[in-house]
Parts: sequence; structure tokens; C-alpha cells
Amino acid sequence: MLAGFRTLADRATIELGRRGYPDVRPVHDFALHAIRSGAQNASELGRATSVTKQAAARTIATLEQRGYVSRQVDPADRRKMRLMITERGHSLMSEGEAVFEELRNQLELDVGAEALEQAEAVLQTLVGENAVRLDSPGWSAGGVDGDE
Amino acid sequence: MLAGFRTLADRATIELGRRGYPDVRPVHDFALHAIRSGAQNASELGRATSVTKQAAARTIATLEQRGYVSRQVDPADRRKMRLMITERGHSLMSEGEAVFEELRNQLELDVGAEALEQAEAVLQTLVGENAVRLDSPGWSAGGVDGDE
DNA sequence: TTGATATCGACAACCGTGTTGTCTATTCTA
DNA sequence: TAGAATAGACAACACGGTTGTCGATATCAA
Repeated sequence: MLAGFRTLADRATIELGRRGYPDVRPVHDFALHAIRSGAQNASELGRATSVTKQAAARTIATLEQRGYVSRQVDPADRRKMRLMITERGHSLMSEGEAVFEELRNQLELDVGAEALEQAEAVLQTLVGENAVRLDSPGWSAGGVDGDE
Repeated sequence: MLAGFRTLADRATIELGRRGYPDVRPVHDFALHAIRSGAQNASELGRATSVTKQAAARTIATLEQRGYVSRQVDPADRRKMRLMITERGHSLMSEGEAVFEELRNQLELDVGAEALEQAEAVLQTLVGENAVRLDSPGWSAGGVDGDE
């Protein structure tokens, strides 16, 4: 009874694969959103997605390989590689949003609009609560020894 | 808005760590439940959790290492290693359930009993729908090329 | 009884996504 | 200008999944 979102994300992934974006995973879409919302380089992306800059750099690398973002040295600060979402990247994002919309609509048909909204509110509360403490990286994989 | 369950599972993991069960992850609890519900060996566990038997065997290995299950050759079929949950394993499961209960109660305080139930029903629908097609392993990591 | 076939579990190699830790290049600051 | 901070690259590793192979055991059919 715990796997609700996994389910949703997995289905969206599958559907996207079916529509011409294979080998795209939730992480990638997540990263693209963060980039579009202002993350301009690997370090920023890492901070935005609560992940080390190394992990972010890797995600960017695959995103670049697959043609969803491009990088270019920041003329103002030559340490930085500025990120730009390509045309294909934007297409992916729209398609992803469409897929999600469809899944949501489907679910709404199944359970009713009211129930769905309620459920979304609950989940919102859930993630909202600990969004505060997402600042520290390393919560999920490595150090679970939560001594504060 | 997508990370609801991750959140829940992560918090439970952290709390369990705090209570004397560090290095326990959702997978482990998941596996223990499957074992308690009848999975008697690695292959069965794999089938029960929609994972290859190799992955299941690994999970079992770490579970055994940490002292949560023990294994013993099945006298009736000497290919099989029968799984038994140890005392410590049962303690972990109770503790896990307690933690979950607490988290659920906390959430219920935040959003109200009615909303929570509604949300659970929605999620139930969500996973219920595709529980039917969980039979094929390899949905999440490898082959997302969903051509049926 | 024997031989083909299926299953169990182990092992090895690999992938994806995360982590540390170290390093160089660059920029900021006192 | 010296020192500190930051960006990003690289390497090594962990974890949890995958495939593929293999020997040992069971099972089923001639």
C-alpha cells in the first residue's frame, strides 16, 4: 500500500518511452524542471535537487548526451558551465506534462475529482513538512544514522 | 508534488535507525513482510516482490548478515534454502509497524482522518490498477521500452 | 532406469544513481 | 597579492537492480 508514487512515475516513464523518449527517467525530468526554474550550472542543480554536485553533473552529462540540454562556458565566470535546455528538451518536458495530465485525468475518472484533490492536498502536506529539512544531502542512500 | 511516499519511507527509515536498527531500508522490511507472508526461499521471494531471484538472494544475504533472517537447507528439497525470520527480525517488523503507525497518526493530526482515508483509498486505487501487471520483472530499471 | 528438462541458488559482470574524497582552474576577498 | 571559496572533473565505492552462466537437485516421460 506504499507504492503510489512509484507507480505513477513508472507509468509516466513507460508512456514517455512509448512516445519517442526512451531511456528517460523521472530524475531527468526532475532535473530539467530545476534547470528551467533557474539552476544554471551543476552545483546549482545539485543544491536545487538536494543532491551532491557530482551526482548533478552526471545527470547533466547524460542529459547532454541524449540531447536534452547543452552546456557552454559561462563567459562571466569561466569555472561555470551554463546550462541551456534544447528544443528537444523542451519537447520532452511538454510531453511529460501531457502524460502526467493524462494519468491524472485517468485517475480522476477512477476516484473522482474531490477525492483526488484531497489526496493531493495530503501528499502536499507530507512533502511540505519535510521540505524544510531537505537541505542536508545524504538522507536516502548513505547515512541514515540520523543523529542530529 | 510527486515525492509523497519517498518522504514517508525515508522518514520511517530514519526513525528506525534512531531506534536501534540502522542500515535497514524499505526494501528489507518489504522483503521481511513477503517472507512472513509465505515466501520460503529466494526464488519465491523474488516472485513475490517482482524482482529477479538474484536480487532477492542478495537482499536475503544482507538480511542474514544483519541477523534478521536465518537460512537452512530444506530437507525436502535440498536445492532450496528455507527462510526463517529471527527474533530480531520480528522485533524489527514490529518496530517498523509502530513507526509507521506513528507517522500515520501524525499525518492524521495534520490533515484530518477523513482526508487521510480518502488519500489512502486513492493511492490504493493507483497501485491496485497496475498490481495486475506487476508480473513482469524489469519495469523500473532496465527495459522501459514498453512495446507489448 | 535413464535421459531430458526445469528449478534453486550461487557467482560474475554490468548499469544507474547516489555517495566521498581529491584535484585543478578560476574567482572572490581581506 | 595571498588565501579562501567555488565550479566542475575524475576516481573509487555502495546499493539495488539487471542478464547470463553454472552446478546441484528434482521431476517427468520414455
